[in-house]
Amino acid sequence: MTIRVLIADDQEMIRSAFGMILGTQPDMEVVASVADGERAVEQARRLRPDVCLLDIRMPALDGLEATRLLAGPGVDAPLNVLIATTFDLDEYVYRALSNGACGFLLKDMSPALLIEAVRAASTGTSLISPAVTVRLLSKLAPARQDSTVDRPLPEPLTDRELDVVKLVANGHTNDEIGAKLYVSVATVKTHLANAQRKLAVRNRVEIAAWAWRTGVVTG
Amino acid sequence: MTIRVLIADDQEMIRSAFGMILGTQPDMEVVASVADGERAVEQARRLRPDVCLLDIRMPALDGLEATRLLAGPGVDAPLNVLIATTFDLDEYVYRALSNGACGFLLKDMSPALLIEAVRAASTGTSLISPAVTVRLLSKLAPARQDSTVDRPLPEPLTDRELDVVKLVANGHTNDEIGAKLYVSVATVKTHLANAQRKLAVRNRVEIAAWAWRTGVVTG
DNA sequence: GGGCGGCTCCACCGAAAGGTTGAGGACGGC
DNA sequence: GCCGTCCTCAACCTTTCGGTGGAGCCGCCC
Repeated sequence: MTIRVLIADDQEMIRSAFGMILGTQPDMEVVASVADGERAVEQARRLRPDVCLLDIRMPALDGLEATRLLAGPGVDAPLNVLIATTFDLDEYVYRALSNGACGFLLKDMSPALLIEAVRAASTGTSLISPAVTVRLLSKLAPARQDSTVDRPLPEPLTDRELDVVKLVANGHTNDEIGAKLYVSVATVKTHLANAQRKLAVRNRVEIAAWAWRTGVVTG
Repeated sequence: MTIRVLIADDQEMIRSAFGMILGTQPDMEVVASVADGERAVEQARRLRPDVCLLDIRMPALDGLEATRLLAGPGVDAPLNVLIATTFDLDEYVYRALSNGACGFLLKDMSPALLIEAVRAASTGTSLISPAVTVRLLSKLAPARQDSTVDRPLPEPLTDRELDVVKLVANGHTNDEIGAKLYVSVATVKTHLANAQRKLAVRNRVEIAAWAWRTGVVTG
């Protein structure tokens, strides 16, 4: 199952570097190498590679716009697009991801990371350059930093407690939870009480709120 | 320049798996392998490895707390800590990073990614599991809400009902809600019962879930 | 004026959740 | 074997919710 890759970058040097790096992998093949966005879209549509590795800065059509055409909302049979750029700008990251890109790489990354990213992208999963991630995370969680640092001992939830918490967040009663987990209501209440203490909350709604906030449950 | 690694995980299987993966690299060496947090801290301080690979759930001292002791604010000569866990919880990510960890990995990652993460950590840079990153980013840039838009309710909520619903979603009891809105508990219960009927849900947790899902309240 | 919808409140009751204490079994580490 | 953690269950009690059926008040509109 060879991973077929399209490379689009206006710099000849970058194209060949990426090509050589990916060429070291027996299961990867560069099926096209182009220098501008229009050709990238054209070739991508024709060849339907497993991964499109696009630079942002390109003549004719930039990588972000090309991404939208290949993977954006409303496109049927979207392709897997990886954005690679020298410029670490939040604006680029947002636009890339909202245009359907499934990865965002900086060109100072290691070859191994590029390979990992391409492999991840080929299955539709994502990889974002560490530097980008960290910067974004620091924006996401600045408010929590202070409150978290002085917190004495964060007691992690056990598996079972987590099970109960999830079901609570889905609106189930203790009876229902007991039935679903094949335990008695007493057990459910025990787990719930422990989770409540560990999370430092007062009732099940706050438990549910925690679950939603932290992504334990979705929707 | 060998990268010296400490592994801490309560599961023997995981420790040996990590050890074997890292052992394939000529420039990496596992200098310690322990099963609980206290030993991790103790060995880390003594051996000063280039990277500490810590599980979160461990006896004696969990990985997050161990991280704080080894790399947290106020620690001089902090070590490079990588957190590895089965549980993809935002709460864990926040704490790990605010406690000084320079990476956050899920145990379902590929071996190549582990190696990359360790290599990144050894120089103090960061790597976070793709799945984590994507979820966090999707929160950061909520421009992608396309499917399952809640259709307008057959019976819309009144202003007052919405007030009550919001407070419910924030985890307040009926008493507290009454106090905040300067009405009696009876009134709160009336609004709540009406909202419950209109939203076709069974209890306040589901009301809260609706509020979170539709964005009536935010995290 | 009369009707209607929204907001307020009451009383009563059963159901559900919250809090506490205690206890037993399984499992793994020391 | 001992100890710690986790999972399990029980009994008891208080608090909170959920459900029902009322009621009065206000503003609006026909």
